[in-house]
Amino acid sequence: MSLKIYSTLTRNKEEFKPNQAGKISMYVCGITVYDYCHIGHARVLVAFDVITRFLRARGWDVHYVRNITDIDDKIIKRADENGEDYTDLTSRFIDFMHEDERALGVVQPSQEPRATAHIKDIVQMVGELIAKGHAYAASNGDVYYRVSSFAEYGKLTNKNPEDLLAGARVEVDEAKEDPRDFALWKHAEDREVGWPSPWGKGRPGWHIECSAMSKHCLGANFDIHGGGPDLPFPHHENEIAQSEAANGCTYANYWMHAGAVRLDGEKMSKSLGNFFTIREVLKKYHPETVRYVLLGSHYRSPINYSEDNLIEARSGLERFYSALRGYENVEVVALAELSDDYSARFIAAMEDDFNTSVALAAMFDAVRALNTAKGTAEAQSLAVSIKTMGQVLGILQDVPDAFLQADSGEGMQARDIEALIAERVQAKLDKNFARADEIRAQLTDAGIMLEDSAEGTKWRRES
RNA sequence: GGCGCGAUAGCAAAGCGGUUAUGCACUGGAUUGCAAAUCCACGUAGCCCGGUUCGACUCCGGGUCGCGCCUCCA
Repeated sequence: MSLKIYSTLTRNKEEFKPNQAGKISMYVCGITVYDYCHIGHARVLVAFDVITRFLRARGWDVHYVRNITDIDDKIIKRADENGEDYTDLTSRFIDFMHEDERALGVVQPSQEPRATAHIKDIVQMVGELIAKGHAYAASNGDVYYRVSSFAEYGKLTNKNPEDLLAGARVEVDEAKEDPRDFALWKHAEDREVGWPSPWGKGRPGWHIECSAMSKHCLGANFDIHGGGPDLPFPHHENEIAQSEAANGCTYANYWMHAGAVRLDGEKMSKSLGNFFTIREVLKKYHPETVRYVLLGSHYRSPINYSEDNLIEARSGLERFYSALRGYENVEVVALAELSDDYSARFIAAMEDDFNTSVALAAMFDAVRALNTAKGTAEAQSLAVSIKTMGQVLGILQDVPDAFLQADSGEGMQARDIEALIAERVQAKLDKNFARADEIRAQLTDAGIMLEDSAEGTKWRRES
């Protein structure tokens, strides 16, 4: 069995070959911190979280780096609007981002470099690019990358440099030699935020940050570079141009991009303003429900965000958690210890470019088998298997009752529910079925579903 | 205009040249005091038009529609 990964560079699913046996170095473009993270960010966070969890579960030594862009035009603009120092703004939103990640159960990256902590690396790389003729200091104090000096420019996104030149949307700037050139270093006035450099006070351009930080953390050439759907051009294309020109070697071996999250058919984005923030959605839905929505489709497919999807996702998770009731004490084991057919299918699906949809299908089949075998040793071992696979996807780690009874808002209190259930149990013992049904009806109206079983009456909230 | 992606049953969503995806919803049955959960049964899905093939949802060509990137954006 071998790991296959779709690379944007070749537009093909490829067999993964690491630079170093057993090790994977991965860099993912993180977030520009001037606002709350939205569901589009959650998709990238969760996608690479699941990828990392799975690879580690398969024994790979994964070094996962995800940067934070903490200096940029929008950050400065927003801080100015708020009348605060930009570092106050960024540190606040970095905290919020970490809160959101924790809430979603996203495993922390191995390293989380921030642009402002790597100005030295950036300045050095800009210097190297100038020295090699790939960049130039312009009359306005900016330093630009000379796109014409990099013959392979456009190879990631299949752009023809000539078309770019003719493109109407490329900003024409007097100081540039060529409209395609992009800023590596942006001039700053004395009163503005900036750092000293051989070209005067300034701040880094967006693209050079990632080239410099990835090199610092992972070296000039590493295995996987990932990011969101809007990053291949120009960001990743520019990273390749910078890094390969400066380092003289291939930059990343595999390029992975998550699919977009849409809202009413349009891409969710900060610039369009059509986004739902992670914390907003988590007020109403369990974090695993959000993850499940994201996992239900392949990580590269576009998905539509809607309340209906969330509700359906919760229903799907209810099936898992209903099956897991009674197996609360089951301990998750190492993925490699599982030997059933379902986990074999799960692993095969995940090895095939992280096909979470097929992986979930295998888990659902395991649920059916568990329900059929309930109470037996086989069921016990299936529960272990399901929870273990769930852990790789970052779901099914809650206590079943906690998930099924989670109160999303102003629902009836658990204490009141249990009091009514106790009364109903007595009514049933007294064969007073009229009263028992009355209580059930009352609870049903309140969105509480009862389930009588040999072990007593269980309840859950309706989704 | 350039580059790229997609179109699957009521909804969501995968794989696959011929054999059940899966989940949600629906219907019937079993079970239940009644329910719920669960199990069993049930869907002749694959945008349109051609072609290749013994056989295509799956490959090829054309078309239609939708979407993304080409400007900051995950």
